[in-house]
Amino acid sequence: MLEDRRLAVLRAIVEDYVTTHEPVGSKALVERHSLGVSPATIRNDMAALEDEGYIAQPHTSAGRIPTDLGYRHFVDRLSGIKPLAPGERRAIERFLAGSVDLDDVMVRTVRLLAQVTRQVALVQYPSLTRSSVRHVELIAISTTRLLLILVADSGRLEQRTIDISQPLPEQQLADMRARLIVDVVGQSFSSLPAVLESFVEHIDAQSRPAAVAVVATLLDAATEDVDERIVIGGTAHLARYGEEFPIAIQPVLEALEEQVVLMRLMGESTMGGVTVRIGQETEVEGLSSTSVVTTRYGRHGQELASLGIVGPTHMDYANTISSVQAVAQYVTRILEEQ
Amino acid sequence: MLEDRRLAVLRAIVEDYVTTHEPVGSKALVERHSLGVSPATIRNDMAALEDEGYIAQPHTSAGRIPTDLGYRHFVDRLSGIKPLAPGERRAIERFLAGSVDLDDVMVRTVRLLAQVTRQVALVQYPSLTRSSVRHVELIAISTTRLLLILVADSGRLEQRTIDISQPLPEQQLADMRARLIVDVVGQSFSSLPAVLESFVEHIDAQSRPAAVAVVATLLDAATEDVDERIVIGGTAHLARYGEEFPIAIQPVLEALEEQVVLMRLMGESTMGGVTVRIGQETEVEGLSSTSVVTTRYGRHGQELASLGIVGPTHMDYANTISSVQAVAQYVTRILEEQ
DNA sequence: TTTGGCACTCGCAGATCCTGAGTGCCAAGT
DNA sequence: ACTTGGCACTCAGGATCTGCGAGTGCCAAA
Repeated sequence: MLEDRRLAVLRAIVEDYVTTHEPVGSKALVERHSLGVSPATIRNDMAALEDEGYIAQPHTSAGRIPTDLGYRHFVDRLSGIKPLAPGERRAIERFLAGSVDLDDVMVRTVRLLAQVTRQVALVQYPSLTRSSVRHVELIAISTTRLLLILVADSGRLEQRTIDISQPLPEQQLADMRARLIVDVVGQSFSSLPAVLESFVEHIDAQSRPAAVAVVATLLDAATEDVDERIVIGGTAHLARYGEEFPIAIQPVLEALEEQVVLMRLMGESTMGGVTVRIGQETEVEGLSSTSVVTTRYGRHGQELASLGIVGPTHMDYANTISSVQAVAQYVTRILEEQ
Repeated sequence: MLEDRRLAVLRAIVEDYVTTHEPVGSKALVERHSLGVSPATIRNDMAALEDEGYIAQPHTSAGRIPTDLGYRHFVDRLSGIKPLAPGERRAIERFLAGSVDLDDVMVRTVRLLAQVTRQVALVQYPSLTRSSVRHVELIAISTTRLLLILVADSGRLEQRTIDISQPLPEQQLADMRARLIVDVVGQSFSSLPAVLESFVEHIDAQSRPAAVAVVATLLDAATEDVDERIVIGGTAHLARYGEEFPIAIQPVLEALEEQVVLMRLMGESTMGGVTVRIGQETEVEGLSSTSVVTTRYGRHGQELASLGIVGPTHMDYANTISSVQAVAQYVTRILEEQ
C-alpha cells in the first residue's frame, strides 16, 4: 500500500516533468493527480524516493526531477505498449509505401521516425552478414579492371573495383562469372568464406590470379561490417530543447557523427522487443543526458538491423516506444514486399 | 586614395570581426592594423561605410560589424586564392585515398570537408543525367519479378524492382538483357529516352509487356533527378557558435533537412570557380545568417555535382574558399582513378 | 582632409533586494 | 503507524539600480 503510493508518486513526477519540463513540487502533484493525500504526505514519500535515488532536487527549494534511475523504474513498469491511433498507422503506411529501392526505404524511414517521435532518428542499413546473396555480377570496365557488384536479398548493393595484373579474355570472365553465380547466389553472406574456399581451384590456371583477387575482394566486401551505414534524421529536434534545457547539443551532435558510437548504440540492442538506454546507461560521454530507444527490424523473421531514436532523458517514453516499434514493424513489412 | 583607404578599413573590419567575433571600434582598428591615420579619421570613414551599407552598429556605442553587403565586397575583392599548406594537401590526399566505392568516397569527402573547414559540409552524389551507363543488369528474382541494376560511370548504382504480369522464360530474359546492354552501355543517361525509343520493337512479341515495363522503369530511374542524394556532415560545428552568436541553430538544421533547399543550394552553383552566397543571398529563410560556399566537382572535365559548406556569415572566407576548392579537386582526381 | 578634444550614449556587469515556491520537521490528529 | 496542518527556513530567479567604459559624432583647429 505504502509502496504502491510511492510508485504512484514517482510515476506522477515523471509524467509531470515530461510534459512541463519543470521541477515538480508536492503541491502541484496533488493538484494534478488525484492521489487522495495531502502535500505533506507526498513530501514524506518524496524524501524517501530521493533517499533511494529515484528523484533529485536541482537545488534546495525547487521541486524534484527524476534521475536516470527514476526513469528506468518508470520505463520498466510501463504496463502495455500504447497502440498507435489508426490515423497515425495509416500515415506511416502511406509514407513508406512509395519507396522504389532500399536507399529510398532507409531515407523515408528515418524521416518518418523523426517526424513521428519528434526526436533524432537513426536507421541502420540491413546487415550483410545476416543477409543472403541475391545476385553477383562481374563486369570488365577496362582490360585490367573488373567491377564486382553484390546484391543482397535485403536489397543492399555493394560494389568494388578490382585491378587485375593481366587482361582477362572475355570467355574466361564469362566462365568465372557463371561459376561465381552458381556457387554464391542463395548463400548467406556469412557462409561465403567457407563456400569460396575452393573456388579458385576450379578456375583455369591461366586466370587464377584474377580469381584470387575477385575472391579476396568479394570476401572483403561481404564481411566489412565495421563500416555499416547509418542514416540520421531530425537533428533539428535537438535544438528544440537546446536553448531551454541542460542539454548541450554540441556533444550530442558530435557523438552522432562518430560511427563507432552509433554502431555501439545500434548493435547492442537485445533481440526482440524495444531497448531503452537512459542517460548514463548509453555509456557514451556526449549522450549522458539523452536516452536512446532502439529496436530491431527484419525480413521474414530474420533480424537484419536496428532503428531507433535519440532524445532527452525527459521524453515521453510510452509514446516513443510504441512509435519506434510500430515503425520497425512497417519497415519489416515493406522490406518483405520488395 | 580616399576610396582606397575606405576599402582597407572595410577589409580590416571584416578581418577583425571574423577572428574576434566582436564589434570592432575605431581605436582597436588603428592599433591592430597599420593604417597610418588616427582613430578620428577612421571614424569618418566608418560613418561613410555605414551610409553605403557595408557595415552596421548593433547598437549605439558599440563597434561596427560587416553587413552582408560588406562581406560581399570583401569576398569579391579577395585577391588570389590562398594555396593550402603542403601538410594539409597531403592530409587530404591520404584521407581520400583508401576509398573502396562511391559511397565511401562521398562519406569520406563530407567528413574531410567538415574537418578541414570546421563547418557543416555538403556533398552531392554525382548526377545521373551527366553520367554515362557503365553497365546494366537484369535479374529474375522470382517468376514475376525482375531486378534492374544500373551502374553509372561515376560509380553510382541504382536498382529498381519490376513486377511483370507473366513469367518470362529464361532465354527471353537473357535476350532482353543482352539487347539492353548493347543498346545502352556507353550511352549517356540523358540520351536514354531517345536510345530506347525503339527498344520494345526489337523484342519478341511474346515478351513485349515485360520489355515495356523494363524500359519504363529504366527511364524512370535514369531521369529521377529530383531525388538526388546529398550527404551532410559536421553539423556539430554549428553548435560551436550556437550559444554565443546570433545564429539560432534550429532553423539552420531544419533548412538542412529540406531536400528542396539543399538541391537549390547545390544546383545553382555557377559553372567553374567557387560560388559564395552570403546571408540573405542564400534566399533560404533559415540560412539568413549563414553563408554557403560551393563548387562543382567532376570527372574527366565533366562537371558531375556540387560540394560545399554552410557556415556563419562571419567565417574566414579566404581559407574556406581555398579548402572547398582543394577538396573538390581531390575528389575529382579520386573519382577519375576509380 | 586630418586630427585632437569633448560631450554624449548606452550596453553590460555587478550589487542589492525581494518574492514565492518548495522544503523539512514537528506536534497533533486519526 | 501514518497522515496532516503549521511554520520557519532556504534559495533561485527576476527586477531594479548603478557605475564604468568603450565607442561614437561633431566641431574647431591644423
